[in-house]
Amino acid sequence: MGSEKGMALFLATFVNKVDKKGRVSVPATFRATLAPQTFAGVVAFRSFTAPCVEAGGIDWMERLSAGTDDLAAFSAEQDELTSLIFADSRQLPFDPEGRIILPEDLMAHAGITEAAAFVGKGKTFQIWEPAAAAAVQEELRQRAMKNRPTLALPKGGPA
Amino acid sequence: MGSEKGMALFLATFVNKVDKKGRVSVPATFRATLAPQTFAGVVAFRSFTAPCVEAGGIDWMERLSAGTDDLAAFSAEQDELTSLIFADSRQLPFDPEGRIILPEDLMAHAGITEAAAFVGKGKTFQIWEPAAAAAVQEELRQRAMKNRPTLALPKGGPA
DNA sequence: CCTGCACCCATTGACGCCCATAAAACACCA
DNA sequence: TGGTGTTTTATGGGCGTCAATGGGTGCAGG
Repeated sequence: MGSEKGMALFLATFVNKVDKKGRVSVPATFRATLAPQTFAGVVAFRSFTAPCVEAGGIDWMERLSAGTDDLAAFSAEQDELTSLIFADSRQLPFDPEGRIILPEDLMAHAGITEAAAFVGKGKTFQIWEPAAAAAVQEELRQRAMKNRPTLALPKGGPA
Repeated sequence: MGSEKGMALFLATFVNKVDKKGRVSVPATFRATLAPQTFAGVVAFRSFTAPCVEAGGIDWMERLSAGTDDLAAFSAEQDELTSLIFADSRQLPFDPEGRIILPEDLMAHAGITEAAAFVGKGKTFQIWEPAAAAAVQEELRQRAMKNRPTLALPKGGPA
């Protein structure tokens, strides 16, 4: 099993079924990258940029908290972000088989009914209605073929 | 073997068969350059510049992750890049014989059916349908003989 | 007593591991 | 230098294991 040290990335897209109880299996590879965390489960909240659920491990929340701490206390911006993120987020624990229960409002926000797409985003991931995820992905891909986006990389490594 | 100080590179082109299970042997020399990585396998995604599969080691992905971490969380730019890079990429682990399983959609995108060409690109490599790879190679070679491309090198090294 | 929700068990189908064979690169020796 | 034996690589197939899924059951709280 996964006792690697360096890698802790969420990669690829997996589509799993949602059963009548609202349970979904979190992909095994995602569970593996979540394994070292202190909370055995997923933290999730409704995205405010897309019809999907933002998700990650508990340490990611702590990182976000560190980010909002840098904003001025009582500023409108700080108030807004902390509400959007922390007030809306929940901890979804794994059951013994590695599934989580998707709350009603999260499913409604993403339009999820009978299947959910887990979309890897590196240090975090998103949960989508499968068809919507595919559509957005395809559109991004089309755009990329024209605009060839670039990314500045730290030097020294491979590629 | 294989613990040289200089970074190992992916060189040359190898054509291997794809069996009924979708398995392909990764060339032994490529496995050797991937050996020091934390994940025993390759990371691959559909190229958005050519009908082929882009591939490399996991540390290459981690480097890309470090790059996207410098972008603001929830920014459009960060969202697009992480989707493009991570959502479409897959971890393909080696089996005990050094083979990987090429997923259906990757094979479809590259037009691969019964054989795959592993094309070294230095710090990464590509996987092509053999005939397509040969055609593109030949065309590039023809063009190079006319245009005579040049390459500036960092100074201080050998040659 | 009824409704959840958390744990347990059963099924299945894919994938990972093992073997066995074959072909090729290499080393060694006459 | 050519032949021969050995090691590594490539390939094919069978089988066990685990992940994904569905359903049942017991405990807790209202």
